Amino acid sequence: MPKFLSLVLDIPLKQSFTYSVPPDLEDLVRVGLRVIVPFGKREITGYIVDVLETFEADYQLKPIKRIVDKEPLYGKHEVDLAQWMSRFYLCSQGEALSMMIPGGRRDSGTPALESEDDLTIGSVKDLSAEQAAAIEAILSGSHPMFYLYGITGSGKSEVFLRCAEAMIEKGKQVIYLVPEITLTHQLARQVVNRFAGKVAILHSALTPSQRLAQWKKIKSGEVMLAIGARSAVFAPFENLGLVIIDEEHENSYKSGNTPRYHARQVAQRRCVEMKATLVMGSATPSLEAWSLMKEGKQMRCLRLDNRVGGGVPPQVDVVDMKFEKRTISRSLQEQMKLVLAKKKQVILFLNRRGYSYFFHCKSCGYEMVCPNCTVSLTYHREHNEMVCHYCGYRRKPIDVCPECHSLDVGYSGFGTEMVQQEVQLLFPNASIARLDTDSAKDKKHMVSVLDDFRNGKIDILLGTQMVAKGLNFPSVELVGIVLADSGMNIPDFRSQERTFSLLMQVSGRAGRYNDQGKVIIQTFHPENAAVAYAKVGDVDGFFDQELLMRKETGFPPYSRLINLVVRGRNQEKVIAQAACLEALLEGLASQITVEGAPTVLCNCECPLEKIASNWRHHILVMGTEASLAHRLVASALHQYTAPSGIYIEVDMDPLQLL
DNA sequence: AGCACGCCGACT
DNA sequence: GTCGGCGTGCTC
Repeated sequence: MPKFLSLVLDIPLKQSFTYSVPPDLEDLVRVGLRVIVPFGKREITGYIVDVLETFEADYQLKPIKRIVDKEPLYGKHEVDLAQWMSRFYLCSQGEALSMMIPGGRRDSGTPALESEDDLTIGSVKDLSAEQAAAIEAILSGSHPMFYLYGITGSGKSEVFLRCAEAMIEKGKQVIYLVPEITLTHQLARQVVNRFAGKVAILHSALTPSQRLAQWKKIKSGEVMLAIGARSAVFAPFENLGLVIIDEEHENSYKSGNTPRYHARQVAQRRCVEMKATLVMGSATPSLEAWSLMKEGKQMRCLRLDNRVGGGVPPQVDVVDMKFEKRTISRSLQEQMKLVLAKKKQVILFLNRRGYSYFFHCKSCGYEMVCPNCTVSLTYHREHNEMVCHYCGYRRKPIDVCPECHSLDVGYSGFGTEMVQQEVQLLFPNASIARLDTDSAKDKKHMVSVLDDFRNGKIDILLGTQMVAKGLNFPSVELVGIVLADSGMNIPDFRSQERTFSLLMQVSGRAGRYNDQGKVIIQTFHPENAAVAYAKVGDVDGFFDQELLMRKETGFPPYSRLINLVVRGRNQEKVIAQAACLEALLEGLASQITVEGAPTVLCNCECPLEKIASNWRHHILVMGTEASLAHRLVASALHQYTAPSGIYIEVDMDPLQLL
């Protein structure tokens, strides 16, 4: 009996390809195996998604070259999920499937994480009443989703681990998602120790063959728990009972390249398919999650309001930088002096993610914002213009502050290097280490800096994001946020949410272990909502008012955004094609007569107009009816065929518009 | 996405 | 004269 294979390939072509099978391989082909096939003038990997008995074509089929795997690597579940992803994220099925499946050829027996010698299997801790109630609720399965909403130190991990244990006892499997950085540290080891022998760990440092080995252990049911970053959401368990998403608000759960999937959305889909429970947790939820909690239908909120180890939240002071000359305010300097005198440690935090210049008045703190959107304007050097990247609004920059008529206005932004210099001058005898994205590329350096800090060899740790996330140092008594404003000026409706979330997380680094913790927030905007709510630690208050703001402006979660990036080497062609696609979208949108028709918000150059000699324009589609917006873009892309040299990137529910 | 084919410019 | 830029088209 001749056989034909339906294959999907890791190329952006939204079609499957059919190959014939040479007689000697006929008995071996099955769904779930990778094969090597001739494709044009090259050989590539194909994924078998179907085996056919007959196939008629008006062209000559090519035979497959060879089979890669002995055992199927994936099954119907994975193929279905890839199909769903291709429809949802508007990519090809092959792109989706190859994203989920490890690329290794041969599995390597090298362990993914050395087991610890001192197995610190903590004595059975007593659970707080809140924790016990949360565990009971989750295991009751009364809702498809639960949200563990609790402050730092309230014992979320313990709840997650107990639920995982209970699930595994019932013979169900568990996926535990954590942000990338967490993996190299405490939690991962704790999990590995606690579920000794039953856990697969998937982190970015694995070689493809190690990854394959872990994947096979999951597929075969040899392990019951998979812990890992974003892509661990694809762990091919067949009897999945629970998916845990720790630090749900983390942006790293969204993939940065095609398919730009969000692990939370994929997890939701998998849980519905497999009737599994989804549990997320954070001290600072994403606004999407918050609004789902408020609705309360699909997702039940479980609160952990008390710290298990005791201790009070740190005291938070806000310093208005309008009256300061240096990057370190007098009161921060004073507090640092006090803490260092006690031989305690200081963390200084400066969020330098925003690279775009922002325009502000140095006298009164006025900052130029878009009149149509609640976003800051970005300065465009080429045209000497202030531009809004949401609606395309533009205006000339000014040299007099419209509010206080001061001439002391300008574009500003300073980095960690400058702060380091200044701190060293202020504290010549203190040892200071800097930790940012650049210096962390060298993992050894990062580990040694963190070790030195933990051991007290470093007094002051100055850093970006990475000092804010998850790391706990008992001797830290003071956290200084050098400039809370830097995150506010990213031209994005999410900037408030991000700023608040970050302030809360950084604050959590102070005084986790004693009552002396202090936080100083330096800002030009002490009245800013994110700052004000962070000062008093009012998470509920912030989210409620932010949600109100989003409702007024119509941004997510009250709408769906889809960002289409048109990219190519030829600038004129990019502009022409963006216009063409925009016209197509407008035309289709105008045919929608029902309520909630999507709108094309803008068609303009990306904030980063040119990357790697590629010109980039983006078209932003917004729709109050998520499914209408999705269908609009799907059908527009179906009708549109990009000429060669033009590439379209689809970002469903974008987190950033760079 | 790759990769080949094909057509115009400045170099051994 | 050719090497090589990138615009165009195709891949079961």
